[in-house]
Amino acid sequence: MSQAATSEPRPRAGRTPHGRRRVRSALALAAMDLFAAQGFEATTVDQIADAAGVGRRTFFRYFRSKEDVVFPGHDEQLAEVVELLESADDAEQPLVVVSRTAEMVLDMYLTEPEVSLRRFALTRQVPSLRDKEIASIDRYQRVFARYLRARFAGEDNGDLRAAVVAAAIVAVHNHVLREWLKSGGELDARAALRAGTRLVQEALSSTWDGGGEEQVVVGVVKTKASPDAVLDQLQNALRSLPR
Amino acid sequence: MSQAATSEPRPRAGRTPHGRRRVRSALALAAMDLFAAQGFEATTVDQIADAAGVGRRTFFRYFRSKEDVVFPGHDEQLAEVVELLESADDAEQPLVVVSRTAEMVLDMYLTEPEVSLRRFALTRQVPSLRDKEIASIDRYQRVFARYLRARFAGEDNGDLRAAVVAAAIVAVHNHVLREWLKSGGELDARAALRAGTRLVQEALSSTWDGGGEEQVVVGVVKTKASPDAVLDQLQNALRSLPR
DNA sequence: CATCGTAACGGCACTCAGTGCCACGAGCAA
DNA sequence: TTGCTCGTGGCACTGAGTGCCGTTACGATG
Repeated sequence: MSQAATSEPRPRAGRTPHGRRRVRSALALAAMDLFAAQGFEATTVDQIADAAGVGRRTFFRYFRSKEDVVFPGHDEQLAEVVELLESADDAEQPLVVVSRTAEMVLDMYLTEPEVSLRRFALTRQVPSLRDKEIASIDRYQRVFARYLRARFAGEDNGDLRAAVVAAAIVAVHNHVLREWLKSGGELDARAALRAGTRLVQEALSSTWDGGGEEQVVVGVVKTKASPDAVLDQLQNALRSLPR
Repeated sequence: MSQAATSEPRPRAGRTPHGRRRVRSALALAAMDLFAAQGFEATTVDQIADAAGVGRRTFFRYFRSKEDVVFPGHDEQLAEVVELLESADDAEQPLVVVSRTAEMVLDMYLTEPEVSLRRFALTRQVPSLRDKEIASIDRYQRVFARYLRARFAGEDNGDLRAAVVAAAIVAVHNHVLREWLKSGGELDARAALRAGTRLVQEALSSTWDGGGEEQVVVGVVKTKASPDAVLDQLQNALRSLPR
């Protein structure tokens, strides 16, 4: 945390990769401590740099902005997601692939509960941080949508469906994550996410979905109509399908 | 646009409501012109204030920040949405109410095509503005989700469903809006939105939805199975429903 | 029409985020 | 040991956003 050097002209760390990691972590830790103690806006970059034992200018060499300290490595995680989607097998159903990717994103939060919980406490009460987090979530959603758009290409309303499915999966992820954070990390988030994505898959796997091999039909019916009328209509729909 | 007063000690507008509107609109216009001409970051608040013929300090009396000039009256529109949802008749289906509200939001963009298109051109290339817009959209989504949560209260996974439905409707809205903007305002956005929300309603009105009066059943079936097997299963499902 | 009170205005000074620049010196290679 | 490299610290600068205050236009009152 704080180093003992008071009269020393300051030890130059950060030359070796190990040193750089140490400086980065010292800055992040000092920042989160100060944010928690006196609030985000009330904390200046000078205070963070001083607490970490480096110059103010160095802070901006490790983090693009004061807000970036709260979201370390978000870009790398997004790149991981992109890679995972690009390397996915096209034989798998698109919704399954996206759901699995969402699980991976959730895992990123779950592997460091203390960090996630501290960040949550901050983002909840600092509007600018909340906005930044939302923007970052939206980037994931865009990546999902792009992947789905490619998979749904040619379908009726394929682009629209891609946008809706991406939004739905992300909504499930966010909902589960929020519940997990509110529970203080106690909830079995992985199971909850899997259950949620399954619900979405069941609801949104409408129109054909398997790329020719398997086709799917969804009938939505108000039960005010007699079951027999329903069956008649469905029968017609099924008979009119190719094969 | 620019006023002739060079030696005058500056005419004091803004005392009357009409004057205030004039100043506000002059600032917004000058800002958008400058943003379009030389970019957002390259434009300083001083330049905007000068171009509008007011002092720099006055700019911040009309707009909280430089970014706020691009999104005028977003707070009021959100308040309108809240009001519309609160005054909705509970006899109507929740998804219908939310879909109609989304139409109202879309109309807000459609009534001023030039403004929307200019804003779109800006938000597309300025990251900070894009983030701000996303955050604002998220606020609508939160309002939708809150309403739906209340309507779905008591249902299994009601909160989750509320989040998913809100996300889906907002996704449809955004998709249609984006297409409309990309088309330069030519697309029949209202019809497209209505068609899209109908699709979402059909897909996500699963589990009971009418509060007891009407029940809905959704069957999702792979057509690899023979149509007859499908019908058998559906028949069983329908027969087992109450009534 | 004259006067008064209000409040928006312009301007100044200040804080702080973020950036360009440069001299310094620690660490590494030859 | 010597020289090169590059992260570092410090300085100076721009620009956003805010607090403060004297000024003054405009509406209200008599």
